[in-house]
Amino acid sequence: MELRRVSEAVVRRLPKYYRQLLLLESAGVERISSGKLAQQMRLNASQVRQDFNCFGGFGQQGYGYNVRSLLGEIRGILALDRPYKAVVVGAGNIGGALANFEGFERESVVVEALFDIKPELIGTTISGKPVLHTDALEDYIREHDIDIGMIAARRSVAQSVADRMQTAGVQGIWNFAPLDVVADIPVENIHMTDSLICLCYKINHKLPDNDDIE
Amino acid sequence: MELRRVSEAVVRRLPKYYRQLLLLESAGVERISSGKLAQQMRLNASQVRQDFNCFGGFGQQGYGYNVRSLLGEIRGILALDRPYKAVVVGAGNIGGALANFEGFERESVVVEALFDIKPELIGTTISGKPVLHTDALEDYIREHDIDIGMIAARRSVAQSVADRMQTAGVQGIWNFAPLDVVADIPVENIHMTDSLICLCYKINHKLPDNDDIE
DNA sequence: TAGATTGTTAATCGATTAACAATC
DNA sequence: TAGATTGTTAATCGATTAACAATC
Repeated sequence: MELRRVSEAVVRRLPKYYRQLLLLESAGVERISSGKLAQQMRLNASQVRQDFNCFGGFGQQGYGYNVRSLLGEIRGILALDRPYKAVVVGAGNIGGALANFEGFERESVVVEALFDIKPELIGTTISGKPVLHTDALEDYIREHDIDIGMIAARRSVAQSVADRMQTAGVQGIWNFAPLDVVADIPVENIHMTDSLICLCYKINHKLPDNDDIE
Repeated sequence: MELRRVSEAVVRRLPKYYRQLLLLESAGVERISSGKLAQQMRLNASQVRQDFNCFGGFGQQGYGYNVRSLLGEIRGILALDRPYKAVVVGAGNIGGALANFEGFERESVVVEALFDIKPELIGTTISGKPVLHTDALEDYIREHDIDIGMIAARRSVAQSVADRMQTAGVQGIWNFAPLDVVADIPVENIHMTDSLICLCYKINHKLPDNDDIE
């Protein structure tokens, strides 16, 4: 059970293992082998075992992995066994979608409030969450021990919002503005448009379809 | 000018080059070297040249790359020099955000209509786009020559929506439902929750910060 | 026990980076 | 021309896959 360095590629696969194990558990599956799991996820069995062994030996020779206990281990590794409080800056379309994005509850991330500067929005609620003036951002983060700052604001203000969030003490930033914000805390920049652009590329550069290899 | 296979990693970088070149052009920059561009994008100069040379020799020894012409080349490679018509299935929060997602216009992707099954939504408009009953999906796609199908529907119906879109003739699918839909046409599955989960992981597994290497 | 499957080392593969002749 | 920078080949690095002894 020697722990090795966890590469970004491994980290990116962890949520996918988590999702698949959730499905297996709710389907009542008790145990699974690396081979079966790999098949279901279109991965390689060695890769699955390598990935898990970054964190410890969760399996048993001749048996495989117990779904429930593996799920628990991965939930712990992903730190989804504790709650997170979040705020959203930018109460437009994306901010509104974030405010009640389904799946947040399950992952224990709860949006507590939204922030905007438009007078007509302030004082309203979105999905039951209050919309406050962005001037109150730092105070709110400090007073409510906010863990995660979500940015759904315009590109031009995104970096300064990130700076303010970090200063006020959030532990991570989830950014949807179309530029990479930088911070000394963990940041996930989501570039939805990049994915759409890749789709356009693929539409116009069709490759021989090797999806149906069995 | 020998063309090599274009890996997925290269395709994923193309939108980032495109964005950076847009910035440079609007800043009035006329030419750029692979070294400068790499520095700005936190890439390696060799990588930049390798990437571009997947598609042809766009540079000039001793000079570098002309920003405007390189931008044009990449726009062409990404096939952003033609319009795309799109529909959105699911007129909830995410669907609403997609209906007027900023950046679509610039990338020439225009949402023409949304589809839902909720009676109270049908006949309304969202961001000026009509909301129609999902029963009319196939006919609409055929009659309006829709290129891209966007899925912002519940997980349980996402795959069948994808099947119907494909049958009706869309060329690509942009899926936001929390499962991978499969099709014989290009598909981009966006798992926003996966990114949030990775953020939780990183918050709880802080690594020595090597962001400030200069 | 025999069969199955892990954990882990070794081999392979592909992507990134370095080097440098070509050339503007 | 001299300096700069590309295009491209070679070297390195890291991730994926294969192999197999350990062991349940």
